Amino acid sequence: MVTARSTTKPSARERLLAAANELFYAEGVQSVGIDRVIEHAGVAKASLYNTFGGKEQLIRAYLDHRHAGVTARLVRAVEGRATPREQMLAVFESQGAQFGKPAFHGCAFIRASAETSPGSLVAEAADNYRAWLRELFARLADEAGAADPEALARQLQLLYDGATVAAAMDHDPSVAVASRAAAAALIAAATGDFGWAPPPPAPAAAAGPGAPDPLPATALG
Amino acid sequence: MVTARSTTKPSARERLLAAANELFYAEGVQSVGIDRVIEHAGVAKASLYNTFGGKEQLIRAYLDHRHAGVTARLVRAVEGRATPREQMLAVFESQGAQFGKPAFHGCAFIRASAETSPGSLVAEAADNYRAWLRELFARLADEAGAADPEALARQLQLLYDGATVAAAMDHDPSVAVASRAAAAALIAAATGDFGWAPPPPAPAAAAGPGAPDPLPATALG
DNA sequence: CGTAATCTGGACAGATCTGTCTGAAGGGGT
DNA sequence: ACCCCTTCAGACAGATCTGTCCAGATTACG
Repeated sequence: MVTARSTTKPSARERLLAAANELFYAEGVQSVGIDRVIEHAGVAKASLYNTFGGKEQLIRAYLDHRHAGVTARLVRAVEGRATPREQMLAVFESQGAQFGKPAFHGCAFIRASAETSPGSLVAEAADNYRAWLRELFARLADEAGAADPEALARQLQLLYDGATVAAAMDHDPSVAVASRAAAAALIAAATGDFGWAPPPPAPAAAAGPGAPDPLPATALG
Repeated sequence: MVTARSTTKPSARERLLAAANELFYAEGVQSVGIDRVIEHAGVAKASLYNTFGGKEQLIRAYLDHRHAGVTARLVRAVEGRATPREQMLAVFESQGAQFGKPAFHGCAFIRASAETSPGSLVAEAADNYRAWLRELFARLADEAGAADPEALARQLQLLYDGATVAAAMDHDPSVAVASRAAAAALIAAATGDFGWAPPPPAPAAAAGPGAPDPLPATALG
């Protein structure tokens, strides 16, 4: 009822969402006008207002669509790893793989939030996205045996946010290696799987026979 | 010839810069129109165009003004500490102290860049700012004896960027404690220096009447 | 085939924004 | 007093944007 058959021409709603995804993400939700969206989608203006109700709702639908896409990609990346620690790193690797793509323009939620006033539908969508990612990090941090899973989750989200911002603003995909290395160091510090003890000047060798595998913090490049 | 005495009435240029700083930072450089800026500054529209040439140049001047302010604040914070490690942490503490202020709305350069197309004067100002901060981190990392100062500097900048984004989007000043702790862990991992005392004074009092944690009604818990 | 829903193309209104221009007021230096 | 420069107040043009509306074309489906 809400979607058309895949064999026929995509419905006006789907074409509008696809056009909004391209234009809003590439140029910003405020800079792109309604006329350009409907022209790029090949639909009439009335279809947009009949389907979504207005520009703000279209932006919200665009962000929700992106939320679903990122969620699916990260879930897929996490499912491919065995241990919670590797799953956390897989999140950063999946993120880092986006940096090199030509269509990468940073985090859609950060960008859209910077363009709109707080309390809008945009902020709501951004809150949903951020809460989902934080809960993913918190669950993995808990499974990894972190002393304070919430604290580690928050630290990892700081890194995640900073990585998108830096990669977009500096046009530098190599941010991925820095963020992954930093994530590995933070995970190590929070789970104590290699030498992290405040007072003693213990050297690096803390990985005993029963300890989890020590990993090179400089993998991925 | 370009500035007036501080005892007399501020010049049109200064009043315009002050108004731009308030309005652009609080509501975004695109959302705020020229008319609101000149009304808030109490100057004529012709004065704006005679002084700056156009809106884009005013935005650029606003960002340069902010760049100078942040630079001065961070330099002051760094000068108050003795060791390079403490100086790096002082950067995060100075940043974290901003999170609780009611006028805090995230990083002006990130916000402005999200609102404008790349290659503009805004991107230029943002590049200058980011390069300055990165060199500060790199210098301190080198003095701290990091094995790879550039790598540590980049990691710290990721944290710095992520902290502003998270503090602004989540309306949560307690991000400051997470970013400082993460910075300390990254510094320790990169320098092998785990020098620690009891937890130093908290950078920001998280007590804010209007900043509760948002409780997002997210699916997929 | 016929009906009902959907989509289309475009005109239109109302608002807003940037930038220009005019004409006058004010203030400091010589 | 005179001159020069800055500033003020606001009208105005030109463009753009959101949202509404309408009559005709198209499509789905019984």
